[in-house]
Amino acid sequence: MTQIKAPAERAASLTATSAVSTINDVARLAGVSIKTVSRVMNNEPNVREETRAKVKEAAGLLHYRPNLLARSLAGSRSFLLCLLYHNPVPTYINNMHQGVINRCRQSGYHLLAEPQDLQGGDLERSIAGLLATVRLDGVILTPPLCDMAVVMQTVEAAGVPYVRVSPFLYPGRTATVRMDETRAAREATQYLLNKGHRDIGFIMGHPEHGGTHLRYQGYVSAMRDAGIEPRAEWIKQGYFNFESGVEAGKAYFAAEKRPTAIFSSNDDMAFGLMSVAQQLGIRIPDDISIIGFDDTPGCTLIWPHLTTIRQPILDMAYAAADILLSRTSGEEDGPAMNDIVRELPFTLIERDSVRAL
Amino acid sequence: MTQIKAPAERAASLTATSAVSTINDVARLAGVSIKTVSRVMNNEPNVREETRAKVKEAAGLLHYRPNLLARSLAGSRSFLLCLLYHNPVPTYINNMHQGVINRCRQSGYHLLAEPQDLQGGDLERSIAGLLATVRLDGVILTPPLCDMAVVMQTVEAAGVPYVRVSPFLYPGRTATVRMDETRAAREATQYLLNKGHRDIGFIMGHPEHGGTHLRYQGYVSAMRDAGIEPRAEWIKQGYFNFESGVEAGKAYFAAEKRPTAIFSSNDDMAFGLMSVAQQLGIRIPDDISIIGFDDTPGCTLIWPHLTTIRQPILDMAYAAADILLSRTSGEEDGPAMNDIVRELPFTLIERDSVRAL
DNA sequence: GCCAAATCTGACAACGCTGTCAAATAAATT
DNA sequence: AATTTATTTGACAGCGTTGTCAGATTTGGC
Repeated sequence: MTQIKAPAERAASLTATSAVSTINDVARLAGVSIKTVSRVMNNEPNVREETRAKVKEAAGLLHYRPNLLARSLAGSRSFLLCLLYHNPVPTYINNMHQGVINRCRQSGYHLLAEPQDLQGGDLERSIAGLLATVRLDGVILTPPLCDMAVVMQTVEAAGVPYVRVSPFLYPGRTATVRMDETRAAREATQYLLNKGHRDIGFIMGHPEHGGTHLRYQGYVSAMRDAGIEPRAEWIKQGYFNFESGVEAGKAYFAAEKRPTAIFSSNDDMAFGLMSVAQQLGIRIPDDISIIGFDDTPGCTLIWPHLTTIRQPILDMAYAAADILLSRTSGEEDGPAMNDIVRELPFTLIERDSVRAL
Repeated sequence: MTQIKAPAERAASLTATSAVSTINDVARLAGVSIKTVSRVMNNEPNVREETRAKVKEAAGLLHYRPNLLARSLAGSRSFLLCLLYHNPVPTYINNMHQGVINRCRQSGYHLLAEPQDLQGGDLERSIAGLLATVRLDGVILTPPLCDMAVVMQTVEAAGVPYVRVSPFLYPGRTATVRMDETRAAREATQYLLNKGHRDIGFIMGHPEHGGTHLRYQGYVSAMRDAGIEPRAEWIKQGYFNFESGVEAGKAYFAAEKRPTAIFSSNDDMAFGLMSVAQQLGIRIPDDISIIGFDDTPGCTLIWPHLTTIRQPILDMAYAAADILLSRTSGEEDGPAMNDIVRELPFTLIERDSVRAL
């Protein structure tokens, strides 16, 4: 009873200095045990309404915010999500990032961004280390990590729920957020076919990215549906970056007969391709039509504006975060993790880089 | 003595399953106290070399990784840095992000990315909440947050060391990483002057960004040095985004007499400007010369390639992280936080958007 | 070979919270 | 009114580490 005044005094100073107060301070001020404060802060049931109000008021007065680290150590949740990535396309990660963080905000979560080095070789060590070091409530895997067995194994071994964005291999292994890349690629190809193109080139993406194969399949199937067998000289290997687009362009334009249209597996390579065309005086779309994939900001910067497939990256990020967050927010009765597949729609964005033949 | 075998057995299974082991496991396996393990893991002195080796071996065998959360709770370090930002230019944040993370990696640190909503109004609540929720070893403030008194006060009240990147107001308030924006802007302007331009427009950046004023000063001083008093109709207000560049462009090109060159406070606005020019059939650089600021990837995508000032963002990120990390890595004898100013060099990147008159 | 000083090591109490479980209180039943 | 049952509450033991401090061991000086 004697020390009851202490926290009140401290409260006064706190409002001024905004120093941190602990659960103990709140408990004393409200005249309850710390466990009760804990219950209120976590919206647990079985607290009398009157008590709850009392605690809330005390907490408000003291500007109390539960310490994340302590919660995590004592309890079963860490309030931490992690985006594990290795991606050559900055805009992609950017959007993923932002989308996930947006959702985290709403749930009092925070995001750890962890780019991974693929070259270094010790991916497993790196990820296992991370997972041992900080307890995570969920991990989001983007391509190409989402298709790597080591990565999945490591995350699974740590018992951390995870979702894969646009995976290619091992379907049904865990929750998935995707876009129908094959169909998108097919529609892009069909768009070209509808415009009267027959000789259609295709620049493949990085071979380690699942999307690469999916998009390739889409291209091939659309071509075959149109009764055209894709020729080897139409298909170039790229790596999802500007430079590989340049290389592909050089190869195409050095050949005697070039395609009338080229479908690039992503925008950055299309930009590289366009840059070579520019240099060689090959006009787009007059001399050659080009279509990309991603709808990065550069599409409207480059001239002519690039026709492309828009990937709903932000929405995919939202979906991925939501899956993980709904897991941790109590409701245990959701569908099994590996049953979740969320497929988001793509859009073909018509701009100026394709002409009808 | 009887339970000594347990950890060894567990070790065997651990190598297989990669489950987490605690400091206790290591201590038992090495036959020392947990405190000694702690000392070894933290590279503290006063451990016999032999003991140290023994512990290290045990830790290696068990794949032991100290739990970050527990360390943070018990000790004085959290191994967490935070990038607080609100930025209209994604590439900027992207680079900051990546630079900081790179450095964090080397020191076993992790990065929390925390974009802030400026509209919502409750910036203080948001940041204070974050700081109360998770103990941070350091915060990095980018423009415009780095110039906001509330933000600094809040961080200071929490006693968290922080560094400001490219601040404008309150010099010397804390460690700073910067670039001489005024000089950069002056050189950009002088570059235009040297090419024979006299009527030089200037698109200002977002008024809440300190760099805006610095760059403006550089422009004005270069003009005056050349004996030219900048005219009001040459100067347009922008907001660092594409759209405001478009607006500025419309304004310039609607006027009877337009400048022969325009210096845009950043690339994105320059892109907007170029896009309007394109639409109006105004040729760059024949009819108008344009220079940007930032050197974003779009510069080599757009046609003609944009001459611009390169900001060493990645290096600034490194510097910022280094300042914070050197603080926490024991050495207390560094210079006072508010004495640190690291200034990095800019570069004028000459491309094709400016012509000599 | 003995004592002081330097060097190493370990017990134990935090850190701020949650989980478990038992005690206290209120409500419902007889 | 006496039980039984449901609802609220709190004590206490962790969670996995580091800090403090005292005890044990080694080293150096004579």
